[in-house]
Amino acid sequence: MAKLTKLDDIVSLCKRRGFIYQSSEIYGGLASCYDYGPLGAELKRNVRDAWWKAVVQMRDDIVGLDCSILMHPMVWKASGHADKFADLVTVCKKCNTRTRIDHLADKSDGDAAEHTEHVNIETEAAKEHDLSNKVCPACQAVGKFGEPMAFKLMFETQMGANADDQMTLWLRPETAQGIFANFRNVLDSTRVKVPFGIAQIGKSFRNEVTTKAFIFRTREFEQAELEFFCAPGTDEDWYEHWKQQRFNWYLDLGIQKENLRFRDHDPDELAHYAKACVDVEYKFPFGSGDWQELEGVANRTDYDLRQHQRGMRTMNDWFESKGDLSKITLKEEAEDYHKGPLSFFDEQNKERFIPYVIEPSAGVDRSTLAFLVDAYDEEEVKGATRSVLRFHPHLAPIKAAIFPLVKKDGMPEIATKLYDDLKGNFACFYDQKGAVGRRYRRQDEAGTPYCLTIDGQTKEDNTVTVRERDSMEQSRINIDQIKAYLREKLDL
RNA sequence: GCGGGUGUAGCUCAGUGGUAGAGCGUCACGUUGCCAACGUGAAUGUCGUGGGUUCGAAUCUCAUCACCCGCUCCA
Repeated sequence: MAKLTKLDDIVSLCKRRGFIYQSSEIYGGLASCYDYGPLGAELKRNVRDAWWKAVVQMRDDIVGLDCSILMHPMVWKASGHADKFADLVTVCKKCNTRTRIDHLADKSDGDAAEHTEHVNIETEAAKEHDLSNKVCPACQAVGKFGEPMAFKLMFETQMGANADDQMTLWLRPETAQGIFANFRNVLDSTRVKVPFGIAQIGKSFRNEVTTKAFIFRTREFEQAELEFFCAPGTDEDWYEHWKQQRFNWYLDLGIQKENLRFRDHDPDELAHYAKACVDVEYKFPFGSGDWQELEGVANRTDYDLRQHQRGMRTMNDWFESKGDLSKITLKEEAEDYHKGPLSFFDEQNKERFIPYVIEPSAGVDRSTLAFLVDAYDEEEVKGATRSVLRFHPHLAPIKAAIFPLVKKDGMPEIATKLYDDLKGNFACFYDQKGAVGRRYRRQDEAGTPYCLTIDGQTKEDNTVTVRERDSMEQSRINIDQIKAYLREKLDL
C-alpha cells in the first residue's frame, strides 16, 4: 500500500500532480489557505457529488438546500456561537504549554480538568482570573501562568458600503444553522414530513487558534452536513442508522477498511446540546500515523430549533438595542414551546413537537484528502516503480484517456473522433504524444481507470484496446460499444 | 501565540563568501506499434521576502512570510 509516510510526501504529490496548491503562492502564501488544481477540483467535485447522490438523490426522505454564508446576526446569538464560540487561553511560563483556562485543575483538589464548552468571551475576559493555584497539565508547575488571552473563533465582516451605516456580520462557522433557520420554509414548501432531512454542502469559516496538517484543519473549509429531523424517542434509532450509513459511504467509495474506524465521544466530551456523538476517523499518515476525524455524527436533540424559537422571541430587543448583540439576552422559552413556530404537527398522532435532530457533518476537504491518500499506491513492475492512484471510478478526476498508438496512419483522426464522441458523457483526456507506455503510466498517476488506444487493427475490425488501470490488463472492444462498456464499468 | 525544524528549477535535493547545479519531470523534432528507462535539441530560478555586514551574500546577520513537528482545537 501507499508509501506516503510523511505529510510532506502528500503535499508534494498534491502539488506535483495538480491536486492542491498553496493559496497565493506567488506572494509567499497565505496561512492555512489552499487551492485545488485541475485534478483536485475534479476530485473534490466528485466527492461532493457522491455525497449528494447518497444523501439526497437516492433517498426519498431528504431534500437539499444551499444557504447564504452571511446570515442575520441573531442566528448566531440563538445558536450560542456569538456568546460562546471563543476560548480563553493561558500559557505556562515554565514549559510554554498553552492550555484553556477552563481546563486547568486546582492544586488542592487535583482533579483532572473537566471538559467544558467554549466560554462567553465578554464576561470571561472581564472576570478576575486567579490562576495562582492552578496546575500546568504538562509540567505540573503551579501558578506560573501568563495573562489569559482571548481567541474569537468567528470571522467578522461588514455589510453595507456606506461606512456610517454598516452592520457587523459573521462568516458562518457551520452550515447547520442555515438549515435550522430554513426548517420552517422547507416544511411549508415541500410536503416533507418528519422523519426527514435537509442536506447542504458549503463553505464555513473558523478563525482557529492553530491550523494543522495541510488541508486537514484550515480556517476556510467545506462542510457536507445533513440535519435529519425525527420524532423524540426515535432519535436513538436514527442515530444508529446514520452512523452506519455514513461509515459505509466511505467504504463504498473505496476507503480501505483498516484505515477507518468509529470513535465514540465520552459523555463529558459532549457539547452541551448533544446527547451522543461519534466520529468517523481515518488513519492519516501524518507523522505517527494518527487517527483523525473525517466526520462527526451527533444527536443534537431539539436544542437548535428551540434556541431559534427563543431567538425569534428576542427580535424586539434586537431592534431596541439597535443591533448590539452584547446588550441583549435571549428570551426564555415559552411554556408551550413545543407548539412554537418551529414545531411539527404529526397528523397521525395529532400532536405537535419540536423534532430531534441527528446530524452527520462531514469535512469535504478532509474526505478528499483521505480519498487521495488512501488511493495512492506504488508497486514494482519489471523492476521499476509504478505509482498509481486507485480511485473509485466515481471519484476519478478523468474517467477515460484516449490515445492513438502512434501519431500517423490515420490513428489520431479516429482517436479524436472517439474522444469527441465520449467527452459529452465522461470526463475524458486525449493524448497523442510520446510512447504509449509512458502515456499509460501518466494516467495511472492521475488515477484514470481506463485508457483506450486506437491502433492498426482498429481500421481493420473497428476494435480498440481497453487498458485497465489497476490490473494493467488489455482487451479489445468494438469502438461502437465503448460508451456502453464504460457506462457499465464506471457505474455511471 | 510559544518551543523545535525547514525554505535553491514544476518535484526531490546538492551547493558554507567569488559567474546558479544535478536527477526526475516538461517542451520540440525524429524514432516508436501496447506499459515511463531510444536519439537530438530546448526552456525554466525575485536562491521565500525585505534590510544589514562585505569589494563581493544562496552562503554571515536582523526582521518578516510560509510550511512541518509539538502545545490547543475541531468538520
